[in-house]
Amino acid sequence: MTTATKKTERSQSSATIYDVARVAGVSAMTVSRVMNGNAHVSDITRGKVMAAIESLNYQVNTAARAARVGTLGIGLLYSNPSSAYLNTFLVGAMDRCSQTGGQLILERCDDLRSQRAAIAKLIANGADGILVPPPLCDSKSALKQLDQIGIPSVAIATGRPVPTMSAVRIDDYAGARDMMRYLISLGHKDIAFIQGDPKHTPAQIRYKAYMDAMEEAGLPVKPERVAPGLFTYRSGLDAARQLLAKKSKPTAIFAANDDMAAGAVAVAHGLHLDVPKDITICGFDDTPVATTVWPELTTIHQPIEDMARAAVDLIVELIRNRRTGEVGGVQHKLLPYTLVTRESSGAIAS
Amino acid sequence: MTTATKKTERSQSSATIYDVARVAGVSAMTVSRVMNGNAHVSDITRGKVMAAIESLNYQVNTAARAARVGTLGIGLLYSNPSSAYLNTFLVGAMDRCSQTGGQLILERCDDLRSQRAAIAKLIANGADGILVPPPLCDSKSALKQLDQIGIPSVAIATGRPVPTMSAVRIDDYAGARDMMRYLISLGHKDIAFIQGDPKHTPAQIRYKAYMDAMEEAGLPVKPERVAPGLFTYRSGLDAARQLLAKKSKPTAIFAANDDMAAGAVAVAHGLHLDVPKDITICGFDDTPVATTVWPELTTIHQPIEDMARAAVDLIVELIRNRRTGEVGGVQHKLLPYTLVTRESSGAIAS
DNA sequence: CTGAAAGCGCTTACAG
DNA sequence: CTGAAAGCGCTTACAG
Repeated sequence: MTTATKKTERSQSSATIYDVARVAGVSAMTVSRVMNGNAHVSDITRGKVMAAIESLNYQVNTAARAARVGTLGIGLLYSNPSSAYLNTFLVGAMDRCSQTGGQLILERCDDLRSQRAAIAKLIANGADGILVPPPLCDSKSALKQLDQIGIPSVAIATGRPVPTMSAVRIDDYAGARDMMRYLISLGHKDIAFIQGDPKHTPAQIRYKAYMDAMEEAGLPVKPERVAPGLFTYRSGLDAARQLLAKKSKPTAIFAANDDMAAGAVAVAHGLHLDVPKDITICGFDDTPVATTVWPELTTIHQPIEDMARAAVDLIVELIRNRRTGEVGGVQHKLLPYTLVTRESSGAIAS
Repeated sequence: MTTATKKTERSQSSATIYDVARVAGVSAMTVSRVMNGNAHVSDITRGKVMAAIESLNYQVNTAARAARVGTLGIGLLYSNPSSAYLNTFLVGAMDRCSQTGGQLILERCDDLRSQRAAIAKLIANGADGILVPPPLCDSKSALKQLDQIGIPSVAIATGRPVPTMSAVRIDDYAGARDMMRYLISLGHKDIAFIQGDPKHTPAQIRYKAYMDAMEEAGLPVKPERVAPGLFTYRSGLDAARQLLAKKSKPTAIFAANDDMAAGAVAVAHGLHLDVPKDITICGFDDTPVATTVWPELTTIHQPIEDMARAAVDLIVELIRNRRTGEVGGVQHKLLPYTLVTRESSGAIAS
């Protein structure tokens, strides 16, 4: 068994670049060029190499490549996001890393003061590029520092991408607007909103979408129907208490994220309100809490895992371009979201 | 800047094995032997090499090593643990991986039927060893499969480690017992318990500690003071409703984990009970939820990040030993836990 | 107990 | 546009 297992260990493909070269009838160098998307290869040669790669099911040995060009260090500067978010993000990021040969390097940085130190530490630990998930992607000082240092970086899930930095995100405005249109289609007219942390750009944008959608439908927004929040469960609790304190209650609450929506559900239950019969409550993001609470939340699914994969691919490309001296242009990727309807929303009782 | 940064990138140490060899006055081979803990090196030579390593601040180039011996693939077979748990675990595991050159490979496996397939996939994807966090570490069939395949594995946070597999854990019994002694020292005599998922060994052990501690203190345990749970928030909600339904209420509830304790706090608040004035509620694990709810939970801190680091070190050692043909013995590491007192517990009103 | 040589699979100058 | 040669930093047989 000991020897038998050995064979299987390195995946299916144990073909090397030389095998590909032989099959394609070219040199290993040329195969390397094709693998790395080098432009100076004729189409006909490229075709032969591609065919050989496919037939041999060749995959680069990332370890050997790393030995030559250095490890591809991918820094992740995280800062107290919800653990579910980071978690999902990591699963997606690691998945791509193990294929591209990237080494993820984590660094936590809670307050603004430690930002500079955290970035420096990441670089000292071998990061060749930095991934910036929320909420740091909205920190002007963080972006400025990254820009000054001149290290490739990718912002993730920022509501308002800047032209100087690559970003991967969803269309928060369209997502929140779709949720509102859905609620309105259910017959809701008196819809309350729980805002997210005002420092986060998606919070601002989701709020604007709420306001615009109300106006679009010709629905008035009473100031007392909007409660501030901070994206936390606790703030959702507080906001919902405020929204549901008076006699006249909204028929639906749209919270700017799931954690706050979960808090709102808890408050509703505390007031013996049935969800969704007495009140509809919706969230945003589709994090695990959305399916943990009861009833499960209607929400907008944000494809965090895919966003992480896309971000890794992007940063790898930027790092490679930088090493080869190519002008790696800034890229903005917009991934699709989905409206997920579950049990927490219902048509208004007429 | 472009060139200046290059220098800093690869951390401080850019010394190679040859630099060390030169300084120590030996061959690179000997340095390699020392680095890998090979026994056939004289103490005096080893000393010279060690000194050179230290003075040059040498660190092996894991990429170069991987090019020679193959990547160190570390599989992580996870199965729907709380996202906070996985998250913390990943942070610790990745930290060690980036230093030891390990490549973490994730694979999710929810039901027992897919276990065999998940393990096979992990191996096909290059895993040379497998980390088994809860609850899979308590699955007999999983352990049996791993044993049959003969791949190095480490169980994490199992309550009852088996002699054939390495494990990293805390002393669940002592932790739960300490919590009970603490509650009793506060004057509580009528202490209820919310059990964890009976399939998880730590749940069984924490329950036993509760029973033993009650007996040790000469306190009677009424059957209605013990409610079943599944380690989830929802099950904590149900269990607490059951425990607090009657007139005669316990003065303290000890839940077998934080999620259930959080649920119990929500129920207490729903019944207008003040925590901890009217009732003390404690958890176990010290996951993020413990400091998310209000009041923050008194709990037993389980050092998940350190346990992950220890598990990575252990599996790396096992994989290395296996490759060199050494008999890598099974190791069981016990890490220290801590009783963390916060606002959810208080002395009984007399 | 210690070392000289070869090689891991890939990529980087250097030619043509 | 394409290739022969050298080398990334380390470790594996093979000698002594």
